[in-house]
Amino acid sequence: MMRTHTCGDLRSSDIGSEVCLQGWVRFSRDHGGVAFIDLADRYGMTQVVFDPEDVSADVAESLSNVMSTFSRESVVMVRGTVRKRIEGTEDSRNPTGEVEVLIREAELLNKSAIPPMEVGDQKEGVLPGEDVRMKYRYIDLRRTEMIRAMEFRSRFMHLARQYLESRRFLEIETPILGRSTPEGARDFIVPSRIHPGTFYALTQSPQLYKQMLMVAGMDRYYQVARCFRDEDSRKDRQPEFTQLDMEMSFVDMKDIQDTIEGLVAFVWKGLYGEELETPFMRIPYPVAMERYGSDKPDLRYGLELHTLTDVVREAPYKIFQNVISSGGIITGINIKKDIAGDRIGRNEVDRYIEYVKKIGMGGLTWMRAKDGTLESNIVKYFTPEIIAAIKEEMGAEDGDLLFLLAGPRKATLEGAGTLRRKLADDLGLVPDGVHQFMWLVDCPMFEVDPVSGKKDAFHHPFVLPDENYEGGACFDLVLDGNELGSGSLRIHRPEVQREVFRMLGMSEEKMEADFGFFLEALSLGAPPHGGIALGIDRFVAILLGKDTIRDTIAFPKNKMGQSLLDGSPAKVDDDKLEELQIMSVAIDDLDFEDME
RNA sequence: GCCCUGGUAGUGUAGCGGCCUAUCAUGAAGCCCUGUCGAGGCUUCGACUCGGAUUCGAAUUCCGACCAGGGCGCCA
Repeated sequence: MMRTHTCGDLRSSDIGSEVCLQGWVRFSRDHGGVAFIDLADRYGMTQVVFDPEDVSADVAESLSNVMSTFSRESVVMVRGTVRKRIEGTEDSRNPTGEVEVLIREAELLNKSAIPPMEVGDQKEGVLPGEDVRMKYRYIDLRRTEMIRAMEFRSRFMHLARQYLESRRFLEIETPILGRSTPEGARDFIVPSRIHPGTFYALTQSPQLYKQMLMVAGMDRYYQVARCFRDEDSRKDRQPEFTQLDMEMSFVDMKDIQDTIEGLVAFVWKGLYGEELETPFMRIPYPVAMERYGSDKPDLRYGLELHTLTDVVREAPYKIFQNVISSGGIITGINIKKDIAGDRIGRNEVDRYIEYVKKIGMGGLTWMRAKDGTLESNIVKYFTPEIIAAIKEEMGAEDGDLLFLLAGPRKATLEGAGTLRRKLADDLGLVPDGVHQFMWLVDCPMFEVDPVSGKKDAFHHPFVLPDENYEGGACFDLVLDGNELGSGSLRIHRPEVQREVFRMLGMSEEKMEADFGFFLEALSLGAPPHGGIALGIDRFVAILLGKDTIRDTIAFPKNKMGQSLLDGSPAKVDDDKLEELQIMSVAIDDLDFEDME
C-alpha cells in the first residue's frame, strides 16, 4: 500500500482524514502507555502517536507488539487518523507540529541495524568525522543539512537549464571516453579490450567536442558535464566534478559574459527571489594582481595592496634597494585603525612575520602611523618626504598598521594576496551571506614558469590570441575569491591554432598525432565561437556557505581519491586484466619468488 | 613527492608520565513511567589505531607505519 502523504505534508486542514505514512523512525518516546514516534523522510517529520485508550484492547496489544520492533532508523508504515494535538502540546518549530497521526495500524517494513551515526539534526555536539559520514553516506544524506544541499543543487541546475533552454541552447551529451591529450591535467586511463594496448582517457572537459559541435553548426550548446582529472584533491577539488559547460557561435566576449550574467541572475532570482545586480564588475588581470595579489580576488573586504616601489626607491634601506635593483617590487597593506590596526600588538606582528616566512616570503616590514608620522625600526632610513609619500600612497592615518613586503614581482604580489586573505580571516572582515561576482579580464595568453622557463597557456591552448600572441580573449568568473570558471573566444582558424601549439613547444608530429582531427575540423568551416564552463560543485558550495565541495556532492571521494563507501579504487580479478592484456607492476602485486 | 594537524567505547569528547580498574554526553540492552517532542528516571554494556623505543611505570614522551583532514607541488 502506498503512502497517502509524505512526513512533511500534514497540516491542520488534514484533521480527521485517514492517512498512511511511510518513513524512518527518527525518535521515539514511550511513556509506558501513550507512545510517540517521530516519523521522518526528506520532506519532514510527523509525530505519530500510539494511544491505548483510543483503540480496543486487542488492537492495542498487537500494535504495541509491532511498535516494540520499531528501532531507530527502521522503515515503517503507519495508518491512522490525523488529529489535532492536545492543547498546549503543539510544536511550533515543526510545520506539521499542529497535528499528529493516531496509529490504528502499523507495520515494520525493514528493521534497521543500530545506526553507526546519529541522524537527528537537533542533536547537540558535532558531526561524526568525515570518514564515518563518507562510509555511511546514505545515512549522512538523511540529515536535513544534506537534504537541503541536494535540493538546492537540484533547483540550481533546473533553473540553469530552464534559462538556457529558453535561450535556444541545446543540451548535448559528449563522450566521457575520449582521447588522452598531452596538455593539461593527468588523465584517468581506461584500457580498451578490443584493442589491447590502447586506452581511452576520461575526458577532462568537453572542450574539443563542444568546439566541434560549433563546427557542426549547433550554434548554442550546453551540458551538465562530468569532468575527470587525475590530480590530488583539495577541499574544492575532486577527481570527478561537474561543470555547466557552454559554447556559442558568432559571439564576442561580451555576448558570453552577458549570457552568464543573465543565467546567474535568473538562477539567483529563482533561488532567492532577489534581483542580482548586473553587469558584474570587470577587473583586468594586471590590476587584480597589483591591487589584490590574486587572479581571483575577494572584493568583499578592503585591505588592498599599495605598490610602493617608486616611493621608497631612493631610501637607503638595504633590503629594499637589493630587491629593487634586481627588478623586484615593494607592496604594502594598510590595516586601518578601525579594523584593529591599533590593536595588533608586537607579539601578533611577530606571528605575521613568521607567517609570511612560512609562505615563502623573505620577511615582513612593518610600521605604525602615530603622531602624524610613521614609527618602526626602519623609518630612520626614510626621509620626511619618503615618509609623507608612503603615508599618502597608503592612506595612512594615526593608529594604522602598515605591512610591507618586498621581493620578486609575482611571488611578492601573490604573497601579499595570501597575507591579505589571512588578515581578513583573522580580523573577521569577511562578511557572512554576502556574495560578490566579478569578471577577471585582460588575461595574458601565455605564462612562463619561473623555474623551468617553460611557456604554458594561461588558460588553455584553444584561446584566441591577439595579433601579437600576447593577450588572450579570455576571462574568469570569480565569486567571493573563488574561480567559478573560465571563458574565452576560441581559435577557429587552423593556422592560428598551429601557431599556438608551436609556441607551446609542440612538435609538428605531436600536433598531427594528438590534434590532427581537431585541426582538420577547424579547416572545414569552423565559425567564430567561444564559451565558458562553470564549476557547479564550487558554485553551489559557496552559495550554501560550505567549506568543501564534498558537502554538495552526494558521493564524493576522499583526499586520497578513494570512495570510503564502496572501496574504490580496488583490485580487479586477474582474468579481467588478462583479457585487457594488462599486468600490474605495483609492488603488492609482484610475486618476487616467481621472478627469481 | 613534500609540509602541517589529528587518531581514546557505535558516535562526539575529557585526560596528555603513577591519581586511569580512563571522564562526560550520546547510543545500545533491560526495567519504570499515559502528552512527550533531542521526553524523563534507574540499572547495565562498551574505547586508548598498530609496531617498536625510553622508563620502575606510557592513553600520555620518542621513532616508524597506517588512517583521516588542511596545505605546497600538481590542477593547460
